[in-house]
Amino acid sequence: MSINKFLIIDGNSLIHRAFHAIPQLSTSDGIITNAVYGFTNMLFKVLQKIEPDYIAVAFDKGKITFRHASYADYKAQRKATPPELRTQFPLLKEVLRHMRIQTLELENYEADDIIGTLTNLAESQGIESVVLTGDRDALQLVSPRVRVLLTKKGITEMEEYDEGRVWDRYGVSPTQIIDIKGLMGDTSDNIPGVPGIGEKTALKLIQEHGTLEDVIAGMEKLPTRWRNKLLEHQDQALLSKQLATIDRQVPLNIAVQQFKWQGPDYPSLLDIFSRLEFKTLVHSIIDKAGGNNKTGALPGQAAGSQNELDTHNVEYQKMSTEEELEQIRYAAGASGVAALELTGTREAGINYAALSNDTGGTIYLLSVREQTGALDTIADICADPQVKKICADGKEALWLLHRHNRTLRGLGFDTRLAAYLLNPSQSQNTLADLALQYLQLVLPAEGEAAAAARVDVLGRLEQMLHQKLVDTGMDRLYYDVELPLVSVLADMEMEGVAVDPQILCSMAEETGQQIDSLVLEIYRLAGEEFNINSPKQLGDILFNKMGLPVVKKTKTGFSTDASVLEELASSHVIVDKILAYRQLAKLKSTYIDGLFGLINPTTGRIHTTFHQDVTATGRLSSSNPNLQNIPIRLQEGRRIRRVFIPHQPGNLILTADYSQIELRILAHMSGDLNLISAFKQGQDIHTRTAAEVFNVPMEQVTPEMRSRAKAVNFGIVYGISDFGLSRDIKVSRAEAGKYIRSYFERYSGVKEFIDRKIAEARDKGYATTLLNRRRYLPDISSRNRVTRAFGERTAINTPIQGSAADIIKLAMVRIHNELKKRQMATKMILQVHDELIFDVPPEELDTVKNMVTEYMENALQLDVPLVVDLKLGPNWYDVRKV
DNA sequence: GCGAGGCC
DNA sequence: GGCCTCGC
Repeated sequence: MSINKFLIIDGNSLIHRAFHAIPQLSTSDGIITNAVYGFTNMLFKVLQKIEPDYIAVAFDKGKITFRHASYADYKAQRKATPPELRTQFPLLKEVLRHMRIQTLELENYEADDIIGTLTNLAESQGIESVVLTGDRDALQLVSPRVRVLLTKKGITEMEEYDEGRVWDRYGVSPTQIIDIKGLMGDTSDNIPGVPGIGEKTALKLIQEHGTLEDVIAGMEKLPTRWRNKLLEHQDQALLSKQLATIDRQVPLNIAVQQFKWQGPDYPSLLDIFSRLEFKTLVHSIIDKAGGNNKTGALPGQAAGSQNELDTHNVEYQKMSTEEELEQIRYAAGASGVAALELTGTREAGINYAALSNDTGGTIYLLSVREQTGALDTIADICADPQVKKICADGKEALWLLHRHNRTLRGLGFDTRLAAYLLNPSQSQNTLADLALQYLQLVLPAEGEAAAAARVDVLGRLEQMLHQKLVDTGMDRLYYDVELPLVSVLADMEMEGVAVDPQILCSMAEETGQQIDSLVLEIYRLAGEEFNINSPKQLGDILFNKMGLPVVKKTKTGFSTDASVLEELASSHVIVDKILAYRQLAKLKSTYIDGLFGLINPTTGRIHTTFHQDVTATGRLSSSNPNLQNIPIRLQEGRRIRRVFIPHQPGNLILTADYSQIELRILAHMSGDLNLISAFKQGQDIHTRTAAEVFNVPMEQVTPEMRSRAKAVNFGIVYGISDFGLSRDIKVSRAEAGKYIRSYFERYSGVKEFIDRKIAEARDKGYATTLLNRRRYLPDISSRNRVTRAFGERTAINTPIQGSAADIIKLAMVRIHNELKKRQMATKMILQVHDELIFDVPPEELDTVKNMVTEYMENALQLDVPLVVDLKLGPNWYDVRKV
C-alpha cells in the first residue's frame, strides 16, 4: 500500500502569486477574479500531480502576530494588500469550500506556522507531507517525510525540494536555512540579521560551524571583520533567527483525519464557477463528471486512472509502423499544414514529435528515441517549405532539429511571437501561458499527453491569434517581418561569434592584478578589510566610518553609485580608487570571466540567444551572454572587443550602423522642416541643434554647446523632462528648462509631434510604430502625476525606438535572404539595435558592402535619407571607417 | 529584489 | 526610453 499524502498549501503566498501571474480577469459585471482563477488552476495542477489523501489550505490571520511581540518592526515594510486582491479572498474561500478543502487560520499566527504544525502532525503519523508555497522560508520544513513545492515564475511551473535538492542548492541542511537567515536577515520581512553579512558569508559560516549559536560561540577564532560585527549584533542575530523560525507547535488541537479529502462537491462547484464565469472549468466538470457524479470522487479516480479534471487532455494516435509513418508524410503533404510540437533538449535532441494537419483533427504522436524512421519522417516534413508549420516557439524547434543536423522551412505561425505582438508588455508567452490566457485551458506538464495537448492548442491558438493580428492591423508586421526573422536569428545564434581565448586569458590575468592592488590600497585607506562589492558595507565605511558627506540615499541605505562617487572624489583619495575598482571588477566579472565561461567547447564560439518577445518597444534583446552591451565608451573596456574575431583566418569583421536613426525617424514622423532640412543637407545634427538652440551660426558652436545640444537631442527621443536633462548635463533645472523651450521654438514640428503622440496614446490606449507595432500604455491615464508623466514619455519614445527596431528587422530579413539566395559565405552574426555585424571572406567584401548599405538604407522610404556607416577590421576592436 | 553599471 | 548581468 502506498503512503498517504497530505497536501498543505500556503493560501496567502499562492493567491499573491496568482494575482501577479494573471494580468487581468473579471466577470462581465466587473468582479475581479484573476487571483482566484490562477489559484484554482494551480490547485488543479497540483491535485493531479500529487493525488493527495489529505488537503489543507492555511491563511495568515490579522496583521499582528506573536513575532511582533519580540520585534515590533517585523514585516514593517510590507505593502498593504491591494483592494483588487483583498476582495478575492472571500471568493477563494468559497471555491475551496465547494472543493471540500479545509482552510485554517489562527489569530496571532502566520500561515507558515500552521503549515509547520501540520507537517509535524503528519510526520508523527507516518504521513508524507507536500507543502505548496511561493515562500522559500518553508524550505526549513523539508525532511525525509516533507517535501516543498516552490512556485516558479508564472503559475504553470513549480520546483520540488527534498533534502537532497536543498543541499544541492544551498549546501546546507534544511534546518540550517534559519541559521543563515539569522545572520543575513531578510529585507522583505524586515528581519535585520547582522549588518555587513550577506548570503555568501552567512553560508560559509554556517557550513563551517553548523548553527548560529555555534558561530557565536566560536567567534574568537573568526577574522576580525566578522568578529566585530557579530559581537555587536549577536542579540539581533539570535532574534532574527527566532523570527525566521517557523513555529511547529501551534495550538491547533486537530487531527489529520479532519483533512481527509472526499473530492469536490460538484453541483455547488459548478455553480460558483459559472458565477465567476470560469467557462472552461465549468465545461470540464460537466464533461468529465457527467453532471451526475454525486459521490464526490474525482472523475476517473474510482476506476484508478488519472484525475483529468483540470488538464487539457486530448485523444492522439501513436504511430509506429512503417505504414503509419508513411501516412503521416502523406497527410502533411496533402494538407500543406502541420501544427507541430517537438519535445526534448538542445543537448539530447528530440524526444517526442506530435503533429496535426487539421485543428480538431487527428493528432499523431511519434517517439523519436524509440522508433526508427520517426526522426526522418518528422524532419522531412519540417524541411518541406510547402508544409506550413505552426509552432509554439519556432526558433527552439530550429535548434532541436539542428541537433540532428536538420532544419525547418516554411514556418507559418509562431504563437509566441503572435502573442508578443498583441501585447509586447506581457512577459510570458509560453504555450502553457497562452492556453490559459486565450483558451482557459491548463496543459499537462510532460510526456506524450502533453505533446498531444499542445498540438491541439496550437491549432486553436493559430486561428484565434491570426484573426487578432488582422483586426489590430499587425498581420503584415507579423508575416513579413517577425516570422521571417525567426530563422534569421536562429542562423545567427547557431553561427555564433568566434573569440580568441588567448587574449581573454591574458586580459583576465592583467585585470586581476590591477584589481588586487586596488583592493589592497582601498583596505589600507579604509583602515580595515571589507567587501567593496557590497554597497551596504561600502556605504558603512564611506559615510559612517570615514564621515564623507551623504549625497543621495536609496531605499535601503546610502547611495554609492558612480554619480555620487564622482561628486565625492575631491573629499578623499579612496573614492577614485573605488571608482577604478568598480570599473575593473565589472570588466572582469561580466566581460572577461563571463564571456570565457560561455565559450561553447564544441564550436569554440560564443552563441548568444536573441529574444524576439521580450522588449516592450519591439527591439531584440540578447542574453547568455548579452552581446548587445559589450563596452565601447571607455578605452579600458573597449579593448575587450579585440577578442571577437572572424571565423576564418583572413576573414574580416564588417560593422554597419545606422547614423542617427532615431532622430531621422523623429524628423520623418514629426515632419519638422528644420530637422528634415538638417538631415537632407547632411549636417552634423548636434552642431545644427546647438546652432538653433543657442542662436549662433554653426561655425561658432563650441564643443560645450554641441555636447549640451546632443543631450537635448537624446532627451527629446526619450521623452524629455527638465529634471532628466538637468541631471544629464549638470545644469540647474531652470537652465535645462530654458534649453528645452528654446529647442521647441526652433523645432515647433517636434513639439507638435510630442503633443500629438501623447493625445493619441491617451485616446487609443496605445502607441504605434511606422510598421503599426503596438504598445499599450495604461499609465498614460493614471491619476498619479508621476506615473502619468512616465506614460507620456513612453508615448513619445516608443514610436521612435520601436520604428527603428522595425526598420533594422526589415533590413535583416532582406539581407539574410539575399546572402542565402546568392549562396554567399558571408554571415550576419550580431545585431546591436542600430548596427549589424558581419563575418566576411575577403573575396565577398565589395559585394557585401554594397548589399548591406543598399538594403539597410532602403529598408523603408522616409522623408529623410537613412544613412549607414560601414567599418571594417581584423576584429571587433580594430574596425575603421570605409 | 536591489543597487550598480554595461550598451543603444 | 529600452535592455542584461553581476554581486549582495
